[in-house]
Amino acid sequence: MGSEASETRQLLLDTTERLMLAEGYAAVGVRRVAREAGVAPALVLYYFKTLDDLFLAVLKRRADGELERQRRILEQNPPLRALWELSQDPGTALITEFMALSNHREAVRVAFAADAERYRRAQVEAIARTMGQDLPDVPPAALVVATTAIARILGMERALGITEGHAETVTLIEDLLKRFYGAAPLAADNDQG
Amino acid sequence: MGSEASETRQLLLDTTERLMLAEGYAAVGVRRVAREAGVAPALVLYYFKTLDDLFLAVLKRRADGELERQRRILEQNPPLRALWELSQDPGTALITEFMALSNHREAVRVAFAADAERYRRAQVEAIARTMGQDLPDVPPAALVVATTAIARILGMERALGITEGHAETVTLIEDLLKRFYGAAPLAADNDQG
DNA sequence: GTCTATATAGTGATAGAC
DNA sequence: GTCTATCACTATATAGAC
Repeated sequence: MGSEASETRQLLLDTTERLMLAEGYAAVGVRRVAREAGVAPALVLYYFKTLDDLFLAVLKRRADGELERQRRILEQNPPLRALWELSQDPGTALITEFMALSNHREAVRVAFAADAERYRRAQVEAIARTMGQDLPDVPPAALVVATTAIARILGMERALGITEGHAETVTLIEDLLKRFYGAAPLAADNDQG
Repeated sequence: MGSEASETRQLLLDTTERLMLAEGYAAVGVRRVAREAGVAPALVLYYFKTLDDLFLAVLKRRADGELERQRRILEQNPPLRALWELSQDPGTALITEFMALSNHREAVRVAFAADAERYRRAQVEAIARTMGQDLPDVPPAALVVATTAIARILGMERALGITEGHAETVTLIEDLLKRFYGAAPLAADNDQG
């Protein structure tokens, strides 16, 4: 079975990720991925013995890269604002897809939950470092969960065409953020989402 | 095609709903539903010409019943507390499933989005009626979106085994609710889900 | 209203040649 | 590392008998 750095392997992971974003996890299959990547179906199974292995590899590659990227952004920006903007990003759609997939594949569920908790711990640490003093009555963990929850639901609903109440909510949160940080935008970050 | 009240039709809808909750929407198929309901596959397609029709029928039946039930609960209880508890309910899992399904079936997406907006408008009205005066700086719509978003993310994550930061968040929200309403629990409601 | 039988196409996975 | 060929199975949907 090919090395982690294999070009074909990376191509298959790219293809799977793109397919999940464009058509959902249900569109991912041995034959479909092979066709889109321009290889034979059996080659997909050479690199990933089962579909579970394929999904887990996509998850792992993303998680490693994104955790690092997130840490960097949280360090270089007002972290609550960064959290708010990052969690609304449509790029978060892949997370939504893995969340749904987790209901159907136990192996994915376990890995995804572990990653989500790593993620959140990093976020809470970043908030605790910089805001522990500003809001003595609100635990950093609650601030992180509340902020990311609202942002993610907004992002998910927007993708489905649901917008009722969104404008009022965005205004409310943005006003709160301005009260803390002023109106400064995020520092540039040219990675894809 | 059978009448809406047909016993077999209701059985097929029950079976589909149960299947979606237990194994996710991907487990729903003509054969699978037929097997679980104890009928021939072709009979499922007699009642629901396509899988889309089946999903839409499940959605419609739920939406009609739940909207009424929700209106009743919001009238008989402190509405913000009712919203908080209803939205955390594991019964909300079916909503999550339809949210994921909406990414893959356009017809479902359209119907689901329309229902979600009806739902939210009813919630906003209930909050506006009873809390418009208490929080002059927070629009009722923002209060509804924020409360339900946090509750729903907590419910979804709990189902996946993610709990980091949950305790702090629950404590924070419950404290806020107590500040408004005192510690009264919800009035009993013996419907399922 | 319910069934059997079938059409057509897709699925994950394996064996083995090159 | 990549392929062809194949196994055993599933999918949605239709036709038509009872």
